[in-house]
Amino acid sequence: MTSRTKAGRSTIHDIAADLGVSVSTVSRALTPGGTVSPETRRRVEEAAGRLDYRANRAARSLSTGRMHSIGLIVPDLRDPFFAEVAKGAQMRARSVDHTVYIADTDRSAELEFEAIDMMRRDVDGFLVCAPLGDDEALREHLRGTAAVMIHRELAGLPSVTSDLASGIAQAVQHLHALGHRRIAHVAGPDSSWGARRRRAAFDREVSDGDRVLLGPIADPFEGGVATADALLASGATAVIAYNDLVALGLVTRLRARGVSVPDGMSVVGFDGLDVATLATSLTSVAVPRQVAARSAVDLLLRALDEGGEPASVVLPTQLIVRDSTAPLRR
Amino acid sequence: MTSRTKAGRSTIHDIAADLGVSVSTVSRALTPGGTVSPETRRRVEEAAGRLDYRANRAARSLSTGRMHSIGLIVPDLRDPFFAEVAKGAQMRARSVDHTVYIADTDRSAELEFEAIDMMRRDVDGFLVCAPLGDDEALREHLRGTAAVMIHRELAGLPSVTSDLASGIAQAVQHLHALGHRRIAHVAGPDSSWGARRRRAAFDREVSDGDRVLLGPIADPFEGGVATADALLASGATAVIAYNDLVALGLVTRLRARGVSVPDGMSVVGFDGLDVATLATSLTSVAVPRQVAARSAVDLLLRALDEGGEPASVVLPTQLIVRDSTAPLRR
DNA sequence: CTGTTAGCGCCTTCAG
DNA sequence: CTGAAGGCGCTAACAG
Repeated sequence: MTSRTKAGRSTIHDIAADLGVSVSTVSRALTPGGTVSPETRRRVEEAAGRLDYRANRAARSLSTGRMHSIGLIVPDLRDPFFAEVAKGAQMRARSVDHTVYIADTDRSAELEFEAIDMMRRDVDGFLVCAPLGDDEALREHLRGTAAVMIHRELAGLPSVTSDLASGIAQAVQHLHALGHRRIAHVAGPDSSWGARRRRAAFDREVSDGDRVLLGPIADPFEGGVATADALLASGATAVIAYNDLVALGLVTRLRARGVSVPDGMSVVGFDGLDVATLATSLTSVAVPRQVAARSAVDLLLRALDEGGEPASVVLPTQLIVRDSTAPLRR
Repeated sequence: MTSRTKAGRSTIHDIAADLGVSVSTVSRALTPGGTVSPETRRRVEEAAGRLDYRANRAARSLSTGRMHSIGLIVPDLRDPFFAEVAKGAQMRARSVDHTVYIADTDRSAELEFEAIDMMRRDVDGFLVCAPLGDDEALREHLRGTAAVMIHRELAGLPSVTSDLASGIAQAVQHLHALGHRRIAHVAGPDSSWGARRRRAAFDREVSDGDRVLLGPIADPFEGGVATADALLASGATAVIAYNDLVALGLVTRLRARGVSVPDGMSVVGFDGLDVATLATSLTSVAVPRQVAARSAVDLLLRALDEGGEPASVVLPTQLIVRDSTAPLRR
């Protein structure tokens, strides 16, 4: 039997033997705060490199209790919004030697809870993207585990959100500046935290007489398609959609009806997805995703290390003006 | 000190104590092939449920050497193609009690290798989505670790690919049936395995005189936009794009030039992405993604368990006819 | 500053 | 069929 495990990987024992020191010395030399002589550390590092040593996470976790990994709960990876969150979280985590377990819950609150229960033991904490689902149940399943909410607030838990109210305000001001008065909003599902926030902001920014409220829709793109006719009938000259997919649905149906965008109708999306610029150059409110995910990772790790108060972060949103909005023609 | 670890989780010791049996009995009862009396197993399972027991993966891994997790290498999670692969892999893995570590390599071959080296020790094997990158280097970094390639063949390794040649053939036949003769192909990067395959199939399916080859392009959407004018100048009446994003770029520029799609130009995409149907109802060759990922997971686990010969799978592709292709007008 | 000694939670011989 | 014992690779007191 050789002194190496399968896959040709060596352990601290190999390094210790190679150098004629004890394994604990090696362990300390390899630990950031370890108290060893500079010379020893140098030799250990040299040997580690030479022997292609790589720490066994399982062993480390077992002994320290820290798994060096975090769980990411997302409703649907196919949605570019969440794909970017996943990308950001994963990259940031890797840069600080953590891995992320992604659980795609397929837009089911059931699976969401199940995934949390399943992974709880194998991660140090959670990043939760769960726009839907009941507050109480969610809090209950998260009890006893560190967690930070992304794009949703949940009392008592740290969160990273974006300034949706400002985003809506920017959109409304943009439309007002273009001369539009009667403005519609196609609302997202009431069960969504973000949809409620956008809608509330819209109610605040547009005065009663000018305000047209449509929706709520369920499926984004098809919901947009299905709402376009009501939009035309409403007399609004501009619309702010719940998100970019809804906006694309609206644009598709409007054009099919022979209504030009932006000349016949100004359309503002929300999220700032790349796909929204692909075939349709959509004016949209950009919502940070990778940055949000990175911040969430940092927040979580800080909470784990220092155990401070749950801090929350609100990231700015930014209106991106493209070709789907134009001055009101009279 | 209580008998439970943090996060309120119990161990097999708790179950053993609760039942007055030994930990090894509990361990066996909880192991599929374990040899215990049916009665004992029943009691153990009851207690496990009652005490909310959940096995500690780190401990299990340390003792068995199996990590119960697999690494997924993808170039970019933002690309809906890979997001779906990730989703499929993750869901299938979870259903067989495995987790997947996703490494987004940000389209860098460097990061690809780095990620493999980094994770090698913490996973049982890899699922590799690496269309780019050198064969030899990739094989070298994968040496000694189980791996299955997705959407790329690499001699000596099992793979899950799709029948790109058939997809191209279907597209060409469709266009021929519509009366088109002069057909163009906008090729993807030569460094991409899939791009080379599509192009070779195109060369085979379209006779020399009728064939127009454009590209290769680098950035998909912008590449499509940039190639549209050459397409028009080529005299082709139909085009098969490297992928859907390229097709969308083409359509965007064509329309800007005042050329109607499909009346002035028939456009076929490749991949069958949802985004392609959003604003543009694009005819496209659907390439399986979630299914491919699921198969890859199965292949990997089977190889790990049985260590058989590296089997490979080729999944079918299917032309989806929508509104971007029409009969040739003469 | 370094070596020795105990585990972390689980699986796996080996006896009984 | 079940219990006792040892070890997976690493970290964390505790002595020296």
